[in-house]
Amino acid sequence: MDKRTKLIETAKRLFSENGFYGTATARIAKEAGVSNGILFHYFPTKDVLIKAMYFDVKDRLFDYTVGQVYKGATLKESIYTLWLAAVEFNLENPNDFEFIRQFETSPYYLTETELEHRYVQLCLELIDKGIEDGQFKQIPPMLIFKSLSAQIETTVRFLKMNKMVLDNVEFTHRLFEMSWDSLAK
Amino acid sequence: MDKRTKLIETAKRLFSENGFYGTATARIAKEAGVSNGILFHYFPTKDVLIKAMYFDVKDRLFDYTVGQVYKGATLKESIYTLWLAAVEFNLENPNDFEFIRQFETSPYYLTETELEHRYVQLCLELIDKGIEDGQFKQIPPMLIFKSLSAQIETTVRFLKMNKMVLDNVEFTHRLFEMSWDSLAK
DNA sequence: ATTCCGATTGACTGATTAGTCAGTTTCTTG
DNA sequence: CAAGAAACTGACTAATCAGTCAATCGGAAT
Repeated sequence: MDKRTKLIETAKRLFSENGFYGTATARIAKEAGVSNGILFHYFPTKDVLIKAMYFDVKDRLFDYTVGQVYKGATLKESIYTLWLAAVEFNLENPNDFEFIRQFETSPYYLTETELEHRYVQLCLELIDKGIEDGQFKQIPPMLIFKSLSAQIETTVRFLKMNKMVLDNVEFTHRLFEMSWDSLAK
Repeated sequence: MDKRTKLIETAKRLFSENGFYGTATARIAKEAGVSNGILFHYFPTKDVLIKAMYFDVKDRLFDYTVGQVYKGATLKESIYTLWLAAVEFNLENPNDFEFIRQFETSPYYLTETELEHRYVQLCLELIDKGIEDGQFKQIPPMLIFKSLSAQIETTVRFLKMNKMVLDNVEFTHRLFEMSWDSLAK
């Protein structure tokens, strides 16, 4: 693993344990096994590091989830695939999950930033279609997207809190139905 | 307003703008119009201040919401009253809302702390009843509670983002139905 | 009037931290 | 190989911040 990646990974772990301000850059470098100076070679400021991490996670989430949606699936199938992939990704990458959670409630986060991302755009396209053909409730698409995202986060947090994994298909479906029912007409 | 309260109010505003670590105690005292030392007279450490603020908000939320639920209401009516009261409270007290959001994603927050609160206990009682008599889905009560809380938060954030208030009853109902449908069988 | 005690002040400190920089090593390319 | 560029080091600094403390104030009780 190159030093840049090693720094991002270490930062993600420390941030998720101690928060952005609770983690000194010197400590990130030390635990990553590199010098203090090299951190600022790759990331001129701490802010740049944090924002780079955000896009790093969102990109990988996009690649992981969207690759699983197949053409010709019904709307519910597509949403289910996205939902399940997102839950899995967050369970398998707990530091990514905690980092994003903190980032999105921090003053760093601006909605405009998020809007630009492919992941959000893809979801909004799906949702628009769902509203048009009457499968989704008559509610602003952005609210449906935010609601779905919140449900996924809640599901992941619940599973983690109870040290559960998605090995029971029947239970997994029941969890998804919660999210689906809130969107469906 | 006494100095203790003034400090809590000022801290809430600054925390919601700049986060816990982005706000110096000296700045809280200054903007509250009191001396630096008096902050540490009332709150021995910054942590104590933050936790005191958390219970302050939760207590007021409890008083505001629970007072509106009337005996003899159906389950759906009770949940609606709680939902609406919580949304209103958060819209009317934006600094409380932002503070709690940050607190609950910070390392300060432990689920056990929350569990002790009357507000949570009351909600869980209602939910238990709903599951028993088959009105709610067969899903762990804690997940239903967390899901409802997340939906309320999402609703408030959406309304704020679009500079909306709950003046349109028909639209308000449609928002509530989203939350309700995810819980109801 | 005097004593007492909590409220209040604000200058101060020790610790921590983001970011710098002068210099060294390693890689690349003609 | 030479030489320039890029990666890398770690000691250093200026600034910031949580928390301290010695001193003052003001009101209540005796």
